[in-house]
Amino acid sequence: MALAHWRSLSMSPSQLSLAHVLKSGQSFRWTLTRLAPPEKVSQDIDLATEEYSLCLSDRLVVLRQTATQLYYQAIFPASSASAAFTTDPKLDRTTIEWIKKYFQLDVDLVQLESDWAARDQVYSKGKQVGTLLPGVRVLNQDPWECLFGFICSSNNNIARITSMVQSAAHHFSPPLLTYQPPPSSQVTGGAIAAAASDMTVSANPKAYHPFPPPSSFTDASTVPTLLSLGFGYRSKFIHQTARLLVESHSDPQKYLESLRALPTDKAREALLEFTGVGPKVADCVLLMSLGKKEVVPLDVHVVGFAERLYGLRTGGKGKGMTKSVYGITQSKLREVWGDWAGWTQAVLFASDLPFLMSSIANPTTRPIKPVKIKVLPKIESSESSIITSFSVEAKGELTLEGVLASERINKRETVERIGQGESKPSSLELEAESMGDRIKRRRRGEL
DNA sequence: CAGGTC
DNA sequence: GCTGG
Repeated sequence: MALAHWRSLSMSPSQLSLAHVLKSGQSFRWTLTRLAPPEKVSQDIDLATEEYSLCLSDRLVVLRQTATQLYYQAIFPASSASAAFTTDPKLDRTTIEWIKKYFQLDVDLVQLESDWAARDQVYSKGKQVGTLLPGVRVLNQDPWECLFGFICSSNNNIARITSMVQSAAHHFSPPLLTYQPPPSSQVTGGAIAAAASDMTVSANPKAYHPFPPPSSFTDASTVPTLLSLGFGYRSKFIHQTARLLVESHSDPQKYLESLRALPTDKAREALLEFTGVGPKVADCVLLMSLGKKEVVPLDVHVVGFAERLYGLRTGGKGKGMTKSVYGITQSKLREVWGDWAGWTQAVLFASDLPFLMSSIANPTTRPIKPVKIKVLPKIESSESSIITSFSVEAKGELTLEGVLASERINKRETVERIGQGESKPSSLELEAESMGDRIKRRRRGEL
């Protein structure tokens, strides 16, 4: 078993935060291990508190992150002739190249965020108030994995999607290797600490499985197996999608990759041919595995933003959300956010996840004085008509008051048109909400 | 109720 | 409407 062949890349957490992006519901495949505190901190890597690992077809990619560095190493099966740990410079180079592509490190996220803040008041407000997570970028995933994951995502939550995808890999693909993150203290020396297999001090080395190809799901036994694994009605979707892929294309994965070269609309059409793939799932695949950076998938969270933060009428989640409203809402958001709107969406989406927000939202040390923002009422379904007054105010002075004033205007118009009902504010809004409003809601029994 | 779809 | 974190 390999050990201690870390290399590192200079990396600011504002450009890439593993802790944020790998838990934000883009990829469902990463394994997270919390590291025990080292006995003594003798080098930078000892400061890392978590390790992340992903099993590729031939190796396990292992990552750790500190305030200044991204540490990486590849672990190969012991049977591989090229040694159990990678000293082979050629193999090492392929790992760093994979990392650069997967995390799209050629894209300057900090620059993008500065652009978004300059063009979108809602975004700049969130940046000022401190409710937007840093280091959230769009991953460039394997299209088949991405397609599989998001077929599983319908009417489902991130935790269960993750467990489903993991169990699929475990039951449909043989293990590549077993591995257990060594304690930091063992890592620091760079020595081999696990020479013998009788070193049973460690309890459970974990088996890592590559993600199974489409052909693994074409057998008739697939559906009952997936059902037994808890895939529910998605079992049939997976099987049918895999069959269509395998029957229509000699190299299914290469076919999916080829969609990258098509215009966005054509690529979306192709994806919609698969069972279990609707507009939302197709858009996720386009954005997160086919390089369509401008695509904004509209899920319940983003629909919530569109309504409450941007005053767009969408007709609510799922039901009532007609195809044309989906498209209009998308184009409006793309108008506000620009050519990288899909990336903007990723930041807002991640920042709205409660289990991630807790990592930066510390109620005792509020970044600014709480200000009053009223929450837009819930919008009842009704046909067509996006709020016409929707627009981004001209640049100029970008004071917080100005931002809030314009939001109040939006709110009033929405109330007049649509009437009563109230939606739960997201954590984004809660941060900038007055204590008074918070108490009011609590009295109503909502929190 | 959850990153919707048939 | 599947189903479990």
